[in-house]
Amino acid sequence: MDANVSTKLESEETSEELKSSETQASKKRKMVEKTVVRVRIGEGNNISRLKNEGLPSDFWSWRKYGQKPIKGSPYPRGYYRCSTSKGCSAKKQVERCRTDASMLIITYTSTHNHPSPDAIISTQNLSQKPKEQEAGETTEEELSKVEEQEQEHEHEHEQVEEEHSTDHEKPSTTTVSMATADEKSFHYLQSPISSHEDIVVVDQEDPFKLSSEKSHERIDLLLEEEEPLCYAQIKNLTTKKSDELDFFDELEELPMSSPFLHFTRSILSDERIPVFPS
DNA sequence: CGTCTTTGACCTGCGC
DNA sequence: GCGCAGGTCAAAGACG
Repeated sequence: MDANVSTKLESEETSEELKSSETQASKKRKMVEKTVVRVRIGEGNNISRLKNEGLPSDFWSWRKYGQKPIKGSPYPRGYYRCSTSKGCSAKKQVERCRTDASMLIITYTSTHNHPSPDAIISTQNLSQKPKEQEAGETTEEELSKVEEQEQEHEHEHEQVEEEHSTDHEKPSTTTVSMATADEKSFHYLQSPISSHEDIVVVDQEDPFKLSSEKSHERIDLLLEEEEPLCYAQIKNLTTKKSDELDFFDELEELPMSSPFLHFTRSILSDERIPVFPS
């Protein structure tokens, strides 16, 4: 019903957005590692409530350093820099979808060079759950499970993307479309930038990365290690967490520290396509 | 007083 | 080389 409409709409927007923003950006600037995240911010009431062009908060602290009108788009693009830590080169660009003002396009670039506030919270939570942490020796087995799940996600997303690519060229970066789950919920997606490196380079010495790794582990537990994730499960999860989401929706700025957060981060992890300079 | 947002100017990359 | 558009800088003001 609505979900179909929403998904279809997204498909069109996705290709359109990617054509306009990503392709143009790649033409204009040297390719850097980017992650494009789409966030549905809900109906008008949400839009009006959100600050900064509907910019959803994540647990990083962002500082706006610029805003530019984008050709072909009625909405300006905001440029944000991570202010959680001085010297952090992480940035993000936030713009509203041209065709759907309730959709935000968030492009993350560069990586955080400091621990995530959420990672700290996660670590604290983990320390309170020795049972879960005991898997703490996040093993290759665990990781491979995560990877399996991620691959499943890729399949899911590929299917969606293929629909796009029938009409348009496949973009060099991937857009995460997640607005199908719960229309009423505030669809919030978190930058997976830091966790991505966990997969590529497992650096046990880095406490931050270690924490992120444990996030995967918790996701594993959350999913009971039974089946790979699919959108149906995502829907269930988001529904199950509706209380939490409602709460989050209410507070808007509440840092996400729930398993749902880790879950979303996991989902995004496999959607992050590094774009290397040619 | 420190931090953040705003906004015009400037810089840079790319196409013609 | 020029113009266009995206991206960044930095000063000024607002806010808590």
